[in-house]
Amino acid sequence: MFDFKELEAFVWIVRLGSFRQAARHLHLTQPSISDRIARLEDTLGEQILERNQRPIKPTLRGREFFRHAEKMLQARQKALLPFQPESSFSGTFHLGVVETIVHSWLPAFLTDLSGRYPAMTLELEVDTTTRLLQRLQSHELDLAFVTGPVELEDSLHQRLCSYPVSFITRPSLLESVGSSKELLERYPLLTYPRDSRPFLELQGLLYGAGLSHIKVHNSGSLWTIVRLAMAGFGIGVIPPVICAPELARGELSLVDMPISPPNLNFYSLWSPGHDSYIAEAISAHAVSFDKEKAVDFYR
DNA sequence: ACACGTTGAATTATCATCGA
DNA sequence: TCGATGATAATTCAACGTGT
Repeated sequence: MFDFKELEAFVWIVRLGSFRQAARHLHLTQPSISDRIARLEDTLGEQILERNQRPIKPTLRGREFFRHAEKMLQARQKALLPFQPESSFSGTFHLGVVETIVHSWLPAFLTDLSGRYPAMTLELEVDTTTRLLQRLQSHELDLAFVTGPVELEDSLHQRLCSYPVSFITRPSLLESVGSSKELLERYPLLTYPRDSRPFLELQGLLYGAGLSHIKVHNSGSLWTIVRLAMAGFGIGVIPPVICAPELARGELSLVDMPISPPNLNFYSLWSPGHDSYIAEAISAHAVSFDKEKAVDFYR
């Protein structure tokens, strides 16, 4: 009879499309994965994986078996859960986060998290929503905090928080011109990358207000935008929450403009599966975590 | 308690195959 | 030809059972 290790190898080969990737994911070597599959196929009496194509796909009956294998692994996880206290989780957790969250409540949240999971090792990845979603889909991330709304096949999500986006500039820049309209005409806008939702929304607003000639610079680094705005290079179009200390100290100030970008909504996203219980638990913690207090704490 | 043999699951090294 | 892939053989190692 097959065992759970063989099922796990099979499920990950089907998900990742390769023996080697499954081995990497399970922290094993490729021959050990081959061996597990050989034993499983020996028990079943037939091949359940098509080796002659890339990515590797299950056979017709392999597909049927995959559904059962996932259910069996889920059932095992469910059965073991009452005997595994949350704090005992000792693996590496891959968390993807967009920069806005890094500069707002993430430090406080991670402090809280390391108290809940003292044995857990965190692998943090900071990137754009687009790239984090790709990494989540290829199972390189366990959980991602991204900008929404989110549409990703075979994934679950929970709403985390919402932040307004404002125009932010060096105070002396505003004093040097007569009005915010003039400021807009004379200085470029600095905002999120070109493939991001906030940029596309801003572009739409500018177009709608007859301001499509305004120069917009993009940066994948929000902190770069803050530094450039502080230097007087241009006007940042970012959530004020990420530069609250600079605003409080008067190094930056908010400017009223004829257009107002919509709020940015953030979501927690993961792929459901037999081993996603920690991702679900961490997502739930993130949802209930007092983010407002966390932001204040780091001010 | 210790030595020894067995077993299972992992590793490394290597090979054959395939596609760019 | 070369790099990536899966399969295979040889080897290692830890866990376990058994006999003294």
